[in-house]
Amino acid sequence: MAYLDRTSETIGQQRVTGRAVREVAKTPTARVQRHEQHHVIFYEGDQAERIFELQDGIVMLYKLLPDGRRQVVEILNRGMIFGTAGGERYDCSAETLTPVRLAVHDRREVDASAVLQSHVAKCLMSQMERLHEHAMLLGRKSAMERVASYLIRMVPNRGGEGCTGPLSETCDPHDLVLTMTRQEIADYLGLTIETVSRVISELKRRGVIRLERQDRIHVTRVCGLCQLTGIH
Amino acid sequence: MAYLDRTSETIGQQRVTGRAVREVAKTPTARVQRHEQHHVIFYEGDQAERIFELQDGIVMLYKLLPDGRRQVVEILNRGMIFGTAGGERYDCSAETLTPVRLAVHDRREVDASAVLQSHVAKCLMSQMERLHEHAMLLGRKSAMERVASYLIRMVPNRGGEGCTGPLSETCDPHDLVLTMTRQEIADYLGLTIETVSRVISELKRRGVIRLERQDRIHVTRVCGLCQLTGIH
DNA sequence: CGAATAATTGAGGCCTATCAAACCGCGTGG
DNA sequence: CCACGCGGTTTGATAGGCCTCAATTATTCG
Repeated sequence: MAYLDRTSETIGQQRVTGRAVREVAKTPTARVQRHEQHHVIFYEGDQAERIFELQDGIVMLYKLLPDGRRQVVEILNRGMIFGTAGGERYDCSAETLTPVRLAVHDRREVDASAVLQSHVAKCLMSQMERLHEHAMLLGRKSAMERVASYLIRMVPNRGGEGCTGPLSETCDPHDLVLTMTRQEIADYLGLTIETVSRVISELKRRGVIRLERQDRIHVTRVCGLCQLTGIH
Repeated sequence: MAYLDRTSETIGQQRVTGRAVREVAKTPTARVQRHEQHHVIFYEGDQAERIFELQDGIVMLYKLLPDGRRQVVEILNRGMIFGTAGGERYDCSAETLTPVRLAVHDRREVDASAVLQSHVAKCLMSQMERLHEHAMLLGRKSAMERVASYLIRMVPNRGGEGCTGPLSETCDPHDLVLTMTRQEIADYLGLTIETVSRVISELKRRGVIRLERQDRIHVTRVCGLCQLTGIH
């Protein structure tokens, strides 16, 4: 998976991977922001003046079409970077899915600091892999495979290449909590809310999962779920 | 669009955007590679030891599922970076669509060089925007919108936000050459080869395009095409 | 406890995939 | 020169998966 070996170093701490870099950034002490759940951090089209590092919580990035269709393009968790922009403006909106804590950097500050740029590069490489994986999901997977892939991602040590299949010990049942509504999941997976719901019901019917509550899922057969993702 | 303001600086030239960075990379003179059309530069799963910058030509990155389904995740052109990896191995394969010239860097070389990292970060930010755009295409657009979006990308100054619509002067007819086969286009757009073909035929029928040859398209009505992309 | 919101379920239709066949351009060789 | 074969493309018929619209049920919260 994408976020395996990213050490959870924060920008503020100024740790550097690889060879030491003599140049030290001027004002590396990032401002810290906190936001409640369902708070929009910035909108698509806003002037891209800041770059954010997610210290805690979950953030989603999404894009809209003029007619209202929405695509959630990234789900970010601890340690990931967002607010990077190729041009002048943000290409997507950023909204919190949980309460979050952010490290905020001015864009110019990042441009000027080799340490920050290095850190950003590292993070972006990992995030790019997740985007590739997600392109595969959106372009080539069935609804069942998409939902299974989505769920398995929340089971630690599962869903990746290293997933050794049924022989592994990690096939135990597992509980997980959904931080996204059906609508948000649908917009992430390129499906409709109804299809997501139907697939979840089908998974229940097959005995792969059990719903404790709408947002609490007990995965009875982790391996069964894994085999539905299309990657085995 | 993603690749508007990327200056076409190459890594080897050692130019730095933003504030000057005192630290100079040790061996910034990249090795140069050339490859023919349809040559695989690396495979998904290979040890990720090198990072590439595309100096000339076109490269595609793709992922495969065990059952053979393929998703082309990126189409790269001049100035773009690939071969970046979050982990030990490449998450996708890289194949040339035309003859190409590459600047090749050892991964450790990049890790050690602030200048290179900075350059990589810049490029990745732009490429990430393209991936977001593509996620929208794959998740939310119809076949017609996908093909129209694909074609309009090859018309300079079109398809982006700044596309001012029919009032603009740039509505002239335009010729373009496809570097991808129908199969590659289909795998990029998350469609089948038949659907791509049918949509192209439909565009012919509507008088939006004309096929000079299978890989040469004359866009009769650029604005008409633009309006079919879903972004207007 | 009841209203508002979110999720599920059902019926039907559309869009795209699938399977199959025809077509086209092009190089080869009789 | 033209038949031939080959790979890629187009077109057709059909089926199926997911979307749409609508109604019902569950959940949340005042």
